[in-house]
Amino acid sequence: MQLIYVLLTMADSSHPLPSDTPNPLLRLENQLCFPLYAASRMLTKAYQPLLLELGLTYPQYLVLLLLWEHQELTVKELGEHLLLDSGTLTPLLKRMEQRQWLRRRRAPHDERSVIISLEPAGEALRGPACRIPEQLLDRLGMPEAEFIALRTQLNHLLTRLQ
Amino acid sequence: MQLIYVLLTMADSSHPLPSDTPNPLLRLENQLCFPLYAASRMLTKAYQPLLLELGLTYPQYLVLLLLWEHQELTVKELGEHLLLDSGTLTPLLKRMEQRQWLRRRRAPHDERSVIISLEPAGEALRGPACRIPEQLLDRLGMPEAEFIALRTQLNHLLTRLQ
DNA sequence: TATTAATTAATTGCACACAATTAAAACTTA
DNA sequence: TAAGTTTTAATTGTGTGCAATTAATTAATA
Repeated sequence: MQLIYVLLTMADSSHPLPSDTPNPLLRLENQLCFPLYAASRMLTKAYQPLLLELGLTYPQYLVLLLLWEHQELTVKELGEHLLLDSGTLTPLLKRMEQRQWLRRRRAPHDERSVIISLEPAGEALRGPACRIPEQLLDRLGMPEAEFIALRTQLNHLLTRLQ
Repeated sequence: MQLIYVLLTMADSSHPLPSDTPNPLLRLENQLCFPLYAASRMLTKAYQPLLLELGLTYPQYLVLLLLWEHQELTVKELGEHLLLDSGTLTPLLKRMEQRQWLRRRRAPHDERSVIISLEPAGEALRGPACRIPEQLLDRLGMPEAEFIALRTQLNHLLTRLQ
């Protein structure tokens, strides 16, 4: 497989393969994107039973992680951290506001911005949430070196993608 | 598990903790899940302009990758490969059927199963799609060793998650 | 064989994601 | 300062994902 990869990536692109030639690069198992896509969904699913006890979805959990660190953030700042736009965040944050986990208010000095801040009920979730990362690491049963190597490589990929 | 080791190795010392953040494992940057989640979305977004030329979404592209390999598959088999259930696949496949890329029919020997097979328009997408993996590799500008290492590690993670 | 269990898709309802557009506020600059 | 530009959220519309349920078919078994 690695040889094929080398050959194809080094091939002269002015002489493309005929379309009926089996192309190993088109095989699902040779893609990078698929294991990334699938592992992301499966890992989110692994969080599900733990988050369900707190009534949280996974992206809501990410928002809380940031708010536990920063107390308050604008929608724009949340979007920069999470790489999400207002089309995703606005309805998500409204649902979290209804649950009284956070508050949304316009910034007094700049009415364009909306400041998201923790409410007591949102603060209160931090205690029970503290155990989630450990529980997940246990469930993964992944060697630390592998965990850290993978996280590092994913962060590199993320840098390349921005 | 080995909590002390985990804490020491997973905390990112270039970003000192606020005094009121008791658990480094709760910081967004120390999670594995977030770069996985974000990189998956960003990589899908990188495919977008290439897929848009063919009128495809990313999961539709994955379905075609499998059909180009296997000619026909049941919904169940597609779901096993892609780790998706009928709740996702049925409407997705109906949209692809409307575009005449594929056909859905009940298996004659087992009326529970639905066989998905390529139509000419779906076959015809294979030629133009052939260049997508290479174009994406170019765009990533990722060393081949890193590409393969990351893919291998993601496949390991995927195995752990099943 | 009759009944029960298991399998397979489809359906329903909800929550993301995200492109594209809109609207309000703040900034720039002529 | 007036006009145009930029910034920030919200809105709209489409397409996933997925849990839970339903319905039809097949398999298992008493």
